[in-house]
Amino acid sequence: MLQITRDGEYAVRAVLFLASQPEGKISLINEISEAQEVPKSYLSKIMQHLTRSGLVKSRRGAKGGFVIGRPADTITLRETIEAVEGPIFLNVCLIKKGECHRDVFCPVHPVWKEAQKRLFEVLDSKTMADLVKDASEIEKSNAEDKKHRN
Amino acid sequence: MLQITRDGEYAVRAVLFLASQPEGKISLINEISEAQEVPKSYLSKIMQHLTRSGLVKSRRGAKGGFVIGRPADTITLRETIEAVEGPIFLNVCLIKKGECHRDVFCPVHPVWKEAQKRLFEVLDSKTMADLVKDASEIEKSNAEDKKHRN
DNA sequence: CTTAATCAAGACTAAAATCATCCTAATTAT
DNA sequence: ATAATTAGGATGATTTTAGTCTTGATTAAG
Repeated sequence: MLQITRDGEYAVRAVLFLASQPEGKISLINEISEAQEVPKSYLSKIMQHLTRSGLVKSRRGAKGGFVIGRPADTITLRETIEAVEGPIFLNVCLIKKGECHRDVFCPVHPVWKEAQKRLFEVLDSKTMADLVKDASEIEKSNAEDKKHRN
Repeated sequence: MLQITRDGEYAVRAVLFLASQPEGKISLINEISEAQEVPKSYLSKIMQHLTRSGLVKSRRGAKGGFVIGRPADTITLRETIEAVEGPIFLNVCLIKKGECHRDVFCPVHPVWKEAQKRLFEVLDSKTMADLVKDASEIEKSNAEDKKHRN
């Protein structure tokens, strides 16, 4: 349907949450679930994928939980989404050469290629660090607005 | 899954086929189906959608069939896809204001907005007339290559 | 060494979407 | 009349989506 799934959306929320925590702070599934409004048991599955991909690190047992797996400025939006959804291809003809035999003469193929490139430019250029910063600026701006409304 | 469906792909093939026919030429489901490698009965459903949206015109009965509904240079790739798939939204938060209540503070929301804008720039800029022209150039170039290989 | 806290892994499920097929009805030219 | 076509709707198999639940493994602390 040309739309990211809940998996992708929730993964972004979770990684973003971890990226915004103070260094060394361990977060529990419960915390992340409540703060980011993601069903707990569903989030649990998503965290497993993120852990296996290395984007987050987990520790089991008492005092266990999750921390971000790499510096937030090395994790892009695209990488986070693809960690749980698998690689993005806007059309099957982009999966690999020969996946669609029409690609050699199909005039639409290059358009999909370009569209995907443009999409990736956006998703690759935003890191989790950028987004944390953006969030704090939005918050500041919202607070300003509120003050002015009084 | 962030991928267009077969519906979208097949709709583009069908409209492109009609756009490449000589003026006034009426095409049958069978012709389109064979030329574009789309299952006939499936294509039939897709043609119904395209007809209702006005992108193609149909005539029933003997000597009936399909013709393109508007000048090919007024039909974009995006319009063709949306005619059968419905409007494209890369994430639910883009459907409409308030669809996701987090949009007011979510730092990812503006990124999706930008990503979708860039995607639309590509899909809006290619008309069926452009694609017909591109196809003929690809064909010419392929013929050249073949000649040189001999 | 027991226990409580936590994540890991996989089974399970309901609902929807995807990708079709098939049959009957309506329409049109000859 | 009849043959040729599209229109519309019912049906269906398979996959994906969006979750839930149960059991097992690991860890810290008393």
